[in-house]
Amino acid sequence: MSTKNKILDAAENLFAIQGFNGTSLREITSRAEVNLAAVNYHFGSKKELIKSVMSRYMNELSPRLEASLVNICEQENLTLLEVFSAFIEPLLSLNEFKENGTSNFLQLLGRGYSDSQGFLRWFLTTQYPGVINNFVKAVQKAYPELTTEEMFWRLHFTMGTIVFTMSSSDALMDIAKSDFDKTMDIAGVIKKVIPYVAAGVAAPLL
Amino acid sequence: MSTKNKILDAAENLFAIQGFNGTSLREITSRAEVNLAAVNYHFGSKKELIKSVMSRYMNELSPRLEASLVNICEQENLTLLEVFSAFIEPLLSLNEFKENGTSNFLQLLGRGYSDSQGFLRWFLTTQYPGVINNFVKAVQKAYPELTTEEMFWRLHFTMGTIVFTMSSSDALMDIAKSDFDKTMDIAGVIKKVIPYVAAGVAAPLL
DNA sequence: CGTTATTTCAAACGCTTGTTTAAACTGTCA
DNA sequence: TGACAGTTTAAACAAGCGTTTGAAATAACG
Repeated sequence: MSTKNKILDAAENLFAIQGFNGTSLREITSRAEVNLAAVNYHFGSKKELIKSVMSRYMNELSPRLEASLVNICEQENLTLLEVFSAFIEPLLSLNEFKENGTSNFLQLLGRGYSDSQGFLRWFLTTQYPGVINNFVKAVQKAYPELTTEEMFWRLHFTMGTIVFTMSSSDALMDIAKSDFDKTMDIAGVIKKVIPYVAAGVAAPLL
Repeated sequence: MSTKNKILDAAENLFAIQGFNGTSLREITSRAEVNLAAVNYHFGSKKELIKSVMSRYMNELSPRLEASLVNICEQENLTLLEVFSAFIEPLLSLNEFKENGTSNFLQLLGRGYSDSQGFLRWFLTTQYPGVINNFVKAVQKAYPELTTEEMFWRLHFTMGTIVFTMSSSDALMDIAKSDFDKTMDIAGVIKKVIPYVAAGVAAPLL
Protein backbone atom coordinates (compact mmCIF):
# COMPACT_ATOMS: atom_id res chain seq x y z
CA MET A 1 0.00 0.00 0.00
CA SER A 2 1.28 3.43 -0.95
CA THR A 3 2.32 5.98 1.63
CA LYS A 4 -0.40 8.30 0.36
CA ASN A 5 -3.12 5.71 1.00
CA LYS A 6 -1.70 4.72 4.35
CA ILE A 7 -1.98 8.33 5.40
CA LEU A 8 -5.51 8.68 4.01
CA ASP A 9 -6.71 5.58 5.87
CA ALA A 10 -5.16 6.52 9.17
CA ALA A 11 -6.35 10.11 8.90
CA GLU A 12 -9.87 9.04 8.04
CA ASN A 13 -10.25 6.80 11.07
CA LEU A 14 -8.72 9.27 13.50
CA PHE A 15 -10.65 12.24 12.09
CA ALA A 16 -13.92 10.33 12.46
CA ILE A 17 -13.26 9.54 16.11
CA GLN A 18 -11.48 12.66 17.33
CA GLY A 19 -12.43 15.34 14.85
CA PHE A 20 -10.17 17.32 12.58
CA ASN A 21 -8.84 19.78 15.12
CA GLY A 22 -8.50 17.03 17.68
CA THR A 23 -6.19 14.91 15.56
CA SER A 24 -2.54 15.85 15.07
CA LEU A 25 -0.40 14.98 12.10
CA ARG A 26 1.91 13.10 14.43
CA GLU A 27 -0.91 10.82 15.49
CA ILE A 28 -1.80 10.19 11.88
CA THR A 29 1.71 9.48 10.64
CA SER A 30 2.51 7.32 13.63
CA ARG A 31 -0.57 5.16 13.11
CA ALA A 32 0.10 5.04 9.36
CA GLU A 33 3.71 4.12 10.14
CA VAL A 34 5.11 6.77 7.84
CA ASN A 35 7.31 9.77 8.42
CA LEU A 36 5.78 12.96 9.77
CA ALA A 37 6.92 15.01 6.78
CA ALA A 38 5.12 12.67 4.39
CA VAL A 39 1.82 14.48 4.92
CA ASN A 40 3.18 17.80 3.77
CA TYR A 41 5.12 16.14 0.98
CA HIS A 42 2.12 14.29 -0.46
CA PHE A 43 -0.74 16.64 0.42
CA GLY A 44 0.82 20.03 1.02
CA SER A 45 -0.96 20.80 4.27
CA LYS A 46 -3.32 19.38 6.86
CA LYS A 47 -6.25 21.25 5.33
CA GLU A 48 -5.59 19.65 1.95
CA LEU A 49 -5.37 16.27 3.62
CA ILE A 50 -8.83 16.80 5.10
CA LYS A 51 -10.18 17.72 1.69
CA SER A 52 -8.58 14.61 0.17
CA VAL A 53 -10.12 12.36 2.81
CA MET A 54 -13.56 13.79 2.06
CA SER A 55 -13.09 13.80 -1.72
CA ARG A 56 -12.22 10.13 -1.74
CA TYR A 57 -15.72 9.45 -0.39
CA MET A 58 -17.59 12.10 -2.29
CA ASN A 59 -16.20 11.02 -5.65
CA GLU A 60 -17.43 7.53 -4.90
CA LEU A 61 -20.75 8.57 -3.40
CA SER A 62 -21.88 11.53 -5.45
CA PRO A 63 -22.62 9.69 -8.73
CA ARG A 64 -24.38 6.83 -6.95
CA LEU A 65 -26.45 9.26 -4.95
CA GLU A 66 -27.53 11.29 -7.95
CA ALA A 67 -28.37 8.18 -9.92
CA SER A 68 -30.44 6.77 -7.08
CA LEU A 69 -32.37 10.02 -6.63
CA VAL A 70 -32.98 10.50 -10.34
CA ASN A 71 -34.19 6.92 -10.51
CA ILE A 72 -36.63 7.23 -7.63
CA CYS A 73 -38.00 10.44 -9.11
CA GLU A 74 -39.43 8.55 -12.05
CA GLN A 75 -41.67 6.58 -9.74
CA GLU A 76 -45.41 7.34 -9.36
CA ASN A 77 -46.95 7.91 -5.92
CA LEU A 78 -43.62 8.65 -4.34
CA THR A 79 -43.53 8.73 -0.54
CA LEU A 80 -41.03 10.61 1.60
CA LEU A 81 -39.93 7.38 3.22
CA GLU A 82 -38.99 6.08 -0.20
CA VAL A 83 -37.06 9.23 -0.97
CA PHE A 84 -35.05 8.93 2.19
CA SER A 85 -34.46 5.26 1.61
CA ALA A 86 -33.15 6.09 -1.85
CA PHE A 87 -30.75 8.46 -0.21
CA ILE A 88 -29.63 5.96 2.38
CA GLU A 89 -28.97 3.04 0.08
CA PRO A 90 -25.86 4.53 -1.57
CA LEU A 91 -24.67 5.63 1.84
CA LEU A 92 -24.82 2.07 3.13
CA SER A 93 -23.03 0.85 0.01
CA LEU A 94 -19.93 2.71 1.20
CA ASN A 95 -19.29 -0.25 3.44
CA GLU A 96 -18.46 -2.30 0.37
CA PHE A 97 -16.20 0.43 -0.88
CA LYS A 98 -14.32 0.50 2.39
CA GLU A 99 -14.53 -1.03 5.85
CA ASN A 100 -16.60 1.17 8.15
CA GLY A 101 -17.11 3.39 5.14
CA THR A 102 -20.67 4.46 5.95
CA SER A 103 -19.95 5.17 9.55
CA ASN A 104 -16.69 6.97 8.91
CA PHE A 105 -18.08 9.15 6.16
CA LEU A 106 -21.12 10.28 8.11
CA GLN A 107 -19.07 10.97 11.18
CA LEU A 108 -16.63 12.99 9.12
CA LEU A 109 -19.56 14.92 7.70
CA GLY A 110 -20.70 15.69 11.22
CA ARG A 111 -17.23 16.81 12.21
CA GLY A 112 -17.12 19.07 9.19
CA TYR A 113 -20.06 21.02 10.46
CA SER A 114 -18.71 21.74 13.91
CA ASP A 115 -14.95 21.65 13.51
CA SER A 116 -12.94 23.99 11.37
CA GLN A 117 -15.43 26.87 11.13
CA GLY A 118 -17.48 25.38 8.34
CA PHE A 119 -14.96 25.40 5.51
CA LEU A 120 -15.96 21.82 4.80
CA ARG A 121 -19.56 22.85 4.36
CA TRP A 122 -18.46 25.35 1.76
CA PHE A 123 -16.28 22.74 0.11
CA LEU A 124 -19.06 20.17 -0.20
CA THR A 125 -21.85 22.49 -1.34
CA THR A 126 -19.69 24.11 -3.99
CA GLN A 127 -17.97 20.94 -5.19
CA TYR A 128 -20.99 18.64 -5.19
CA PRO A 129 -24.11 20.77 -5.79
CA GLY A 130 -25.90 18.07 -7.81
CA VAL A 131 -26.62 15.94 -4.77
CA ILE A 132 -28.68 18.47 -2.86
CA ASN A 133 -30.49 19.62 -6.01
CA ASN A 134 -31.68 16.15 -6.87
CA PHE A 135 -32.70 15.51 -3.32
CA VAL A 136 -34.84 18.64 -3.23
CA LYS A 137 -36.47 17.60 -6.48
CA ALA A 138 -37.35 14.19 -5.09
CA VAL A 139 -38.82 15.58 -1.88
CA GLN A 140 -40.84 18.07 -3.90
CA LYS A 141 -42.36 15.26 -5.90
CA ALA A 142 -43.23 13.22 -2.82
CA TYR A 143 -44.75 16.15 -0.94
CA PRO A 144 -45.84 18.85 -3.43
CA GLU A 145 -47.83 20.85 -0.86
CA LEU A 146 -44.62 21.70 0.96
CA THR A 147 -43.57 25.25 0.11
CA THR A 148 -39.98 25.86 -0.93
CA GLU A 149 -39.33 27.77 2.24
CA GLU A 150 -40.77 25.14 4.52
CA MET A 151 -38.76 22.50 2.71
CA PHE A 152 -35.61 24.54 3.12
CA TRP A 153 -36.06 24.49 6.85
CA ARG A 154 -37.06 20.88 7.16
CA LEU A 155 -34.21 19.61 5.02
CA HIS A 156 -31.76 21.50 7.16
CA PHE A 157 -33.36 20.05 10.27
CA THR A 158 -32.92 16.64 8.69
CA MET A 159 -29.31 17.33 7.86
CA GLY A 160 -28.79 18.32 11.47
CA THR A 161 -30.42 15.20 12.81
CA ILE A 162 -28.34 12.91 10.64
CA VAL A 163 -25.09 14.72 11.14
CA PHE A 164 -25.46 15.06 14.87
CA THR A 165 -26.56 11.47 15.29
CA MET A 166 -23.64 10.15 13.30
CA SER A 167 -21.03 12.28 14.97
CA SER A 168 -22.12 10.99 18.36
CA SER A 169 -23.18 7.54 17.20
CA ASP A 170 -20.44 5.76 19.12
CA ALA A 171 -21.57 7.25 22.40
CA LEU A 172 -25.22 6.56 21.60
CA MET A 173 -24.53 2.95 20.70
CA ASP A 174 -22.60 2.50 23.94
CA ILE A 175 -25.51 3.84 25.99
CA ALA A 176 -27.97 1.67 24.09
CA LYS A 177 -25.77 -1.33 24.78
CA SER A 178 -25.55 -0.71 28.51
CA ASP A 179 -29.14 0.49 29.04
CA PHE A 180 -31.04 -1.90 26.80
CA ASP A 181 -28.45 -4.62 26.24
CA LYS A 182 -28.86 -4.20 22.51
CA THR A 183 -25.84 -4.14 20.29
CA MET A 184 -26.29 -1.64 17.49
CA ASP A 185 -24.33 -0.76 14.40
CA ILE A 186 -24.50 2.19 12.06
CA ALA A 187 -27.02 0.53 9.79
CA GLY A 188 -29.20 -0.06 12.83
CA VAL A 189 -28.99 3.56 13.89
CA ILE A 190 -29.91 4.64 10.37
CA LYS A 191 -32.93 2.36 10.44
CA LYS A 192 -34.04 4.17 13.57
CA VAL A 193 -33.48 7.66 12.25
CA ILE A 194 -35.15 7.30 8.84
CA PRO A 195 -38.75 7.10 10.12
CA TYR A 196 -37.98 10.01 12.42
CA VAL A 197 -36.76 12.40 9.74
CA ALA A 198 -39.37 11.22 7.24
CA ALA A 199 -42.11 12.00 9.73
CA GLY A 200 -40.48 15.33 10.49
CA VAL A 201 -40.37 16.42 6.88
CA ALA A 202 -43.90 15.12 6.40
CA ALA A 203 -45.25 17.03 9.40
CA PRO A 204 -48.55 18.78 8.62
CA LEU A 205 -48.38 22.46 7.80
CA LEU A 206 -49.97 24.72 10.38
CA MET B 1 -18.41 44.02 36.41
CA SER B 2 -16.14 41.53 38.15
CA THR B 3 -13.19 39.90 36.43
CA LYS B 4 -14.83 36.53 36.89
CA ASN B 5 -17.98 37.62 35.06
CA LYS B 6 -16.03 39.39 32.34
CA ILE B 7 -14.25 36.12 31.66
CA LEU B 8 -17.48 34.11 31.75
CA ASP B 9 -19.18 36.44 29.26
CA ALA B 10 -16.28 36.53 26.83
CA ALA B 11 -15.75 32.79 27.09
CA GLU B 12 -19.43 32.08 26.53
CA ASN B 13 -19.62 34.06 23.32
CA LEU B 14 -16.37 32.74 21.90
CA PHE B 15 -17.12 29.15 22.87
CA ALA B 16 -20.50 29.37 21.16
CA ILE B 17 -18.98 30.59 17.91
CA GLN B 18 -15.68 28.72 17.77
CA GLY B 19 -16.14 25.75 20.06
CA PHE B 20 -14.21 24.91 23.19
CA ASN B 21 -11.08 23.49 21.58
CA GLY B 22 -11.13 26.24 19.00
CA THR B 23 -11.00 29.05 21.54
CA SER B 24 -7.79 29.86 23.38
CA LEU B 25 -7.50 31.41 26.81
CA ARG B 26 -5.60 34.28 25.25
CA GLU B 27 -8.56 35.08 23.00
CA ILE B 28 -10.89 34.98 25.96
CA THR B 29 -8.81 37.14 28.27
CA SER B 30 -8.04 39.63 25.53
CA ARG B 31 -11.71 40.09 24.68
CA ALA B 32 -12.59 40.24 28.37
CA GLU B 33 -9.76 42.76 28.83
CA VAL B 34 -8.28 40.91 31.77
CA ASN B 35 -4.91 39.29 32.34
CA LEU B 36 -4.24 35.84 30.92
CA ALA B 37 -3.49 34.35 34.32
CA ALA B 38 -6.89 35.44 35.63
CA VAL B 39 -8.57 32.37 34.19
CA ASN B 40 -6.38 29.96 36.12
CA TYR B 41 -6.60 32.14 39.21
CA HIS B 42 -10.40 32.31 39.26
CA PHE B 43 -11.34 28.99 37.69
CA GLY B 44 -8.30 26.76 38.10
CA SER B 45 -8.21 25.48 34.54
CA LYS B 46 -9.82 25.82 31.14
CA LYS B 47 -11.93 22.73 31.76
CA GLU B 48 -13.35 24.23 34.92
CA LEU B 49 -14.08 27.44 33.05
CA ILE B 50 -16.11 25.48 30.52
CA LYS B 51 -18.05 23.84 33.34
CA SER B 52 -18.69 27.23 34.92
CA VAL B 53 -20.02 28.69 31.69
CA MET B 54 -22.45 25.81 31.36
CA SER B 55 -23.41 25.79 35.03
CA ARG B 56 -24.39 29.44 34.92
CA TYR B 57 -27.06 28.54 32.40
CA MET B 58 -28.05 25.19 33.82
CA ASN B 59 -28.60 26.59 37.31
CA GLU B 60 -30.94 29.16 35.82
CA LEU B 61 -32.64 26.80 33.41
CA SER B 62 -32.90 23.53 35.26
CA PRO B 63 -35.53 24.56 37.88
CA ARG B 64 -37.68 26.37 35.33
CA LEU B 65 -37.51 23.42 33.00
CA GLU B 66 -38.47 20.90 35.66
CA ALA B 67 -41.32 23.07 36.89
CA SER B 68 -42.69 23.52 33.39
CA LEU B 69 -42.51 19.80 32.66
CA VAL B 70 -44.05 18.77 35.95
CA ASN B 71 -46.82 21.27 35.33
CA ILE B 72 -47.63 20.01 31.84
CA CYS B 73 -47.66 16.43 33.08
CA GLU B 74 -50.76 17.11 35.18
CA GLN B 75 -52.73 17.88 32.06
CA GLU B 76 -55.17 15.39 30.52
CA ASN B 77 -54.94 14.39 26.85
CA LEU B 78 -51.38 15.58 26.58
CA THR B 79 -49.96 15.91 23.05
CA LEU B 80 -46.31 15.75 22.08
CA LEU B 81 -46.53 19.22 20.63
CA GLU B 82 -47.57 20.51 24.04
CA VAL B 83 -44.71 18.67 25.70
CA PHE B 84 -42.17 20.22 23.38
CA SER B 85 -43.69 23.64 23.78
CA ALA B 86 -43.38 23.25 27.52
CA PHE B 87 -39.72 22.47 27.03
CA ILE B 88 -39.12 25.39 24.72
CA GLU B 89 -40.71 28.09 26.81
CA PRO B 90 -38.05 28.09 29.55
CA LEU B 91 -35.37 27.94 26.87
CA LEU B 92 -36.69 31.11 25.27
CA SER B 93 -36.82 32.79 28.67
CA LEU B 94 -33.02 32.64 28.76
CA ASN B 95 -33.07 35.71 26.55
CA GLU B 96 -34.40 37.70 29.49
CA PHE B 97 -31.73 36.25 31.72
CA LYS B 98 -28.99 37.26 29.29
CA GLU B 99 -28.65 38.76 25.84
CA ASN B 100 -28.55 36.00 23.19
CA GLY B 101 -29.02 33.60 26.08
CA THR B 102 -31.17 31.06 24.25
CA SER B 103 -28.99 30.98 21.18
CA ASN B 104 -25.72 30.89 23.08
CA PHE B 105 -26.81 28.16 25.44
CA LEU B 106 -28.06 25.87 22.69
CA GLN B 107 -24.95 26.42 20.63
CA LEU B 108 -22.78 25.61 23.63
CA LEU B 109 -24.78 22.47 24.15
CA GLY B 110 -24.06 21.49 20.58
CA ARG B 111 -20.37 22.15 21.02
CA GLY B 112 -20.36 20.00 24.11
CA TYR B 113 -21.41 17.01 22.10
CA SER B 114 -18.72 17.21 19.46
CA ASP B 115 -15.81 18.97 21.15
CA SER B 116 -13.86 17.67 24.11
CA GLN B 117 -14.69 13.99 23.75
CA GLY B 118 -18.02 14.19 25.50
CA PHE B 119 -17.00 15.15 29.00
CA LEU B 120 -19.67 17.84 28.93
CA ARG B 121 -22.33 15.25 28.23
CA TRP B 122 -21.21 13.37 31.29
CA PHE B 123 -21.21 16.59 33.30
CA LEU B 124 -24.74 17.54 32.33
CA THR B 125 -26.36 14.13 32.69
CA THR B 126 -24.81 13.52 36.11
CA GLN B 127 -25.27 17.04 37.46
CA TYR B 128 -28.76 17.70 36.15
CA PRO B 129 -30.53 14.35 35.88
CA GLY B 130 -33.92 15.77 36.82
CA VAL B 131 -34.40 17.57 33.54
CA ILE B 132 -34.13 14.55 31.29
CA ASN B 133 -36.13 12.39 33.69
CA ASN B 134 -39.07 14.77 33.74
CA PHE B 135 -38.95 15.16 30.01
CA VAL B 136 -39.03 11.42 29.48
CA LYS B 137 -41.99 11.21 31.86
CA ALA B 138 -43.91 13.85 29.92
CA VAL B 139 -43.24 12.23 26.56
CA GLN B 140 -44.28 8.88 27.99
CA LYS B 141 -47.60 10.33 29.08
CA ALA B 142 -48.26 11.91 25.68
CA TYR B 143 -47.23 8.80 23.74
CA PRO B 144 -47.54 5.72 25.96
CA GLU B 145 -47.08 3.22 23.12
CA LEU B 146 -43.48 4.37 22.62
CA THR B 147 -41.04 1.91 24.16
CA THR B 148 -38.28 3.21 26.40
CA GLU B 149 -35.65 2.25 23.88
CA GLU B 150 -37.43 3.87 20.95
CA MET B 151 -37.89 6.99 23.01
CA PHE B 152 -34.21 7.03 23.90
CA TRP B 153 -33.31 7.18 20.25
CA ARG B 154 -35.93 9.69 19.24
CA LEU B 155 -35.11 12.05 22.03
CA HIS B 156 -31.47 12.01 21.03
CA PHE B 157 -32.47 12.65 17.44
CA THR B 158 -34.47 15.59 18.72
CA MET B 159 -31.52 16.82 20.72
CA GLY B 160 -29.44 16.65 17.56
CA THR B 161 -31.96 18.52 15.50
CA ILE B 162 -32.27 21.34 18.00
CA VAL B 163 -28.59 21.58 18.74
CA PHE B 164 -27.50 21.50 15.12
CA THR B 165 -30.15 23.99 14.08
CA MET B 166 -29.15 26.39 16.79
CA SER B 167 -25.45 26.09 16.18
CA SER B 168 -25.94 27.02 12.55
CA SER B 169 -28.96 29.27 13.07
CA ASP B 170 -27.11 32.40 12.03
CA ALA B 171 -26.21 30.94 8.66
CA LEU B 172 -29.70 29.51 8.19
CA MET B 173 -31.40 32.81 8.99
CA ASP B 174 -29.14 34.59 6.54
CA ILE B 175 -30.02 32.17 3.74
CA ALA B 176 -33.73 32.45 4.55
CA LYS B 177 -33.42 36.21 4.41
CA SER B 178 -31.74 36.26 1.01
CA ASP B 179 -33.72 33.42 -0.58
CA PHE B 180 -37.20 34.10 0.74
CA ASP B 181 -36.88 37.69 1.90
CA LYS B 182 -38.11 36.67 5.33
CA THR B 183 -36.41 38.01 8.40
CA MET B 184 -36.24 35.37 11.09
CA ASP B 185 -35.14 35.33 14.71
CA ILE B 186 -34.38 32.49 17.10
CA ALA B 187 -37.97 32.31 18.28
CA GLY B 188 -39.06 32.04 14.67
CA VAL B 189 -36.65 29.22 13.96
CA ILE B 190 -37.88 27.38 17.03
CA LYS B 191 -41.48 27.76 15.82
CA LYS B 192 -40.39 25.99 12.65
CA VAL B 193 -38.53 23.20 14.38
CA ILE B 194 -41.12 22.27 16.99
CA PRO B 195 -43.63 20.67 14.57
CA TYR B 196 -40.74 18.86 12.93
CA VAL B 197 -39.39 17.21 16.06
CA ALA B 198 -42.87 16.59 17.45
CA ALA B 199 -43.78 14.71 14.27
CA GLY B 200 -40.47 12.85 14.41
CA VAL B 201 -41.00 11.61 17.95
CA ALA B 202 -44.64 10.82 17.12
CA ALA B 203 -43.66 8.79 14.05
CA PRO B 204 -45.56 5.48 13.87
CA LEU B 205 -43.75 2.39 15.06
CA LEU B 206 -42.94 -0.11 12.36
C1' DC C 1 -2.05 54.34 60.06
C1' DG C 2 -0.02 49.55 59.26
C1' DT C 3 -0.93 44.80 58.36
C1' DT C 4 -3.05 41.28 56.18
C1' DA C 5 -5.45 39.03 52.37
C1' DT C 6 -6.95 39.26 47.80
C1' DT C 7 -6.34 40.24 43.17
C1' DT C 8 -3.68 41.64 39.07
C1' DC C 9 0.29 41.56 36.22
C1' DA C 10 4.31 40.57 32.99
C1' DA C 11 7.14 36.99 32.15
C1' DA C 12 8.41 32.65 31.63
C1' DC C 13 7.61 27.60 31.70
C1' DG C 14 7.23 23.10 29.22
C1' DC C 15 4.80 21.14 25.73
C1' DT C 16 2.41 20.35 21.28
C1' DT C 17 1.22 22.00 16.96
C1' DG C 18 1.91 22.34 11.53
C1' DT C 19 5.57 23.12 8.57
C1' DT C 20 10.26 23.26 6.52
C1' DT C 21 14.95 21.80 5.70
C1' DA C 22 18.68 19.29 3.83
C1' DA C 23 20.64 15.02 3.79
C1' DA C 24 19.95 10.08 2.82
C1' DC C 25 17.87 6.57 0.36
C1' DT C 26 15.33 4.21 -3.64
C1' DG C 27 14.46 2.94 -8.11
C1' DT C 28 14.94 4.06 -13.30
C1' DC C 29 17.10 4.72 -17.41
C1' DA C 30 21.13 5.91 -20.35
C1' DT D 1 28.29 2.24 -13.78
C1' DG D 2 26.71 7.03 -13.10
C1' DA D 3 23.27 10.45 -13.07
C1' DC D 4 18.87 11.88 -12.05
C1' DA D 5 13.96 12.09 -10.26
C1' DG D 6 11.09 10.57 -6.70
C1' DT D 7 10.62 9.51 -2.04
C1' DT D 8 11.76 9.00 2.82
C1' DT D 9 14.08 10.45 6.83
C1' DA D 10 15.65 12.85 11.32
C1' DA D 11 16.00 17.15 12.95
C1' DA D 12 14.86 21.57 13.61
C1' DC D 13 11.78 25.61 13.13
C1' DA D 14 8.52 29.25 14.66
C1' DA D 15 4.19 29.77 16.69
C1' DG D 16 0.59 28.74 19.75
C1' DC D 17 -1.15 26.38 23.65
C1' DG D 18 -2.50 25.90 28.98
C1' DT D 19 -0.30 26.68 33.10
C1' DT D 20 2.84 28.51 36.80
C1' DT D 21 5.55 31.94 39.05
C1' DG D 22 6.73 35.74 42.10
C1' DA D 23 6.44 40.37 42.48
C1' DA D 24 3.43 44.47 42.20
C1' DA D 25 -0.94 46.61 43.00
C1' DT D 26 -5.24 46.88 45.34
C1' DA D 27 -8.71 46.07 48.98
C1' DA D 28 -10.16 44.97 53.59
C1' DC D 29 -9.80 45.31 58.35
C1' DG D 30 -8.13 46.18 63.24
